[in-house]
Amino acid sequence: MEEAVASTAQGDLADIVARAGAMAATASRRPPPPPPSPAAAADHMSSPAAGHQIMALPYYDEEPRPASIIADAVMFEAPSSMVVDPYQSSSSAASAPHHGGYWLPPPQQQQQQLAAQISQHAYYGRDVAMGGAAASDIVDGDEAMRISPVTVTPAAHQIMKRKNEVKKVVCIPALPPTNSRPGGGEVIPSDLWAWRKYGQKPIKGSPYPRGYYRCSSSKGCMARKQVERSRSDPNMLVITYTAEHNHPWPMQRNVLAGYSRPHTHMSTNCKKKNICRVDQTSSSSPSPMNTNNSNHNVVASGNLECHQTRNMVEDNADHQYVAYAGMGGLDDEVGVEMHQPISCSSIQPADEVFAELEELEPSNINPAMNANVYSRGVSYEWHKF
DNA sequence: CGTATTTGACCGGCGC
DNA sequence: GCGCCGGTCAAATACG
Repeated sequence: MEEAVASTAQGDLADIVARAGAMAATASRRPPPPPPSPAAAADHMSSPAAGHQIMALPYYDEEPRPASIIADAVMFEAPSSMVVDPYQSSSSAASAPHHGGYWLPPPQQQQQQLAAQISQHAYYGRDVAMGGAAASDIVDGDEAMRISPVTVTPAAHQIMKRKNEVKKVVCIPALPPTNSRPGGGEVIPSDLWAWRKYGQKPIKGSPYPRGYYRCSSSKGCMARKQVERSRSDPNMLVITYTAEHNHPWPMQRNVLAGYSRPHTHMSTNCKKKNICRVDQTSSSSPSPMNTNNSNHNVVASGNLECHQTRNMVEDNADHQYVAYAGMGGLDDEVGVEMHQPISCSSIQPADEVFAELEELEPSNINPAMNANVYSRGVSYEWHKF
């Protein structure tokens, strides 16, 4: 009983995000993707408390988006004084650099458009509201998801006071929780920044621990992220980004970024077969269009692979997209690689994926797509060893 | 040997 | 002031 109360009070953020993410993910899997109008999206978030209303992302481009580039990610951003839409392609929010944070310079309008495509089901809000809203505030159906300041719980209020900093919450599908991983470590999709885990704590009311990561690319970088599995939906991974990267893309790739080393059986596989790499080194430059870099570092983490696999969706064309949406600080890295079709109607075993990847050569990637493929400094490359 | 993870200890904010 | 809790530190450990 007491546990349940605590759970409701403190797990709200993760749960809310996870639930919203589950809704978005569910919606995104429905073919065709019903383009939720801003109003429709707002239906999930309306609130009498306009000041704390979670805003739904509108569509930023008028072109129909292929269902394939919908990442199962739901994002919330938390600055009470700065609600910025990093996906917005034409607004001042996108063009204006974030204060204190590293923001990729143009040309990235197309990247942002691409990101907007991926963020089709993304929502924005404030961590304040997120933290304050009980899980029951989010309801399914036509009922609006109301986040009212009146409903802010003491626990959330505590968080509000304690952390008056920008937070961004991302909810992504995750592999089912497993006990096979020591320490309850999560398989976290790489978000292309180099993260180093510095702590893990059990969270009261949640059966799943919360992992604490800091940016390992730059010593002075204050970027942090917390990763925890939603207790209400264990299939959803809630990643909370705190602070901002004060540097360009990592100069040195964190090979193990995003997952725990004990899980390196995947990386071992990667060494034997083709590897999908998310090349941070190549994107260390603010220019995301570096596609011919020769600096190839392996990053093919199993988690990344799995995440990508989950996001593989066939579009109407003869291609598939591997879409991945991640974030670092305020920069929402979104990488989408278009490659030759891979039969993937469901999650594949790692070996199968790699076996199929073996068929891929970098030359097979349509160079014309590179402009969009290597979006926001994220480059996916296939390399054979 | 260098680097990353694990994990218990520690610290600070907050409520009571 | 005390206890709870979340976040961080740092030594120990593991891995390549």
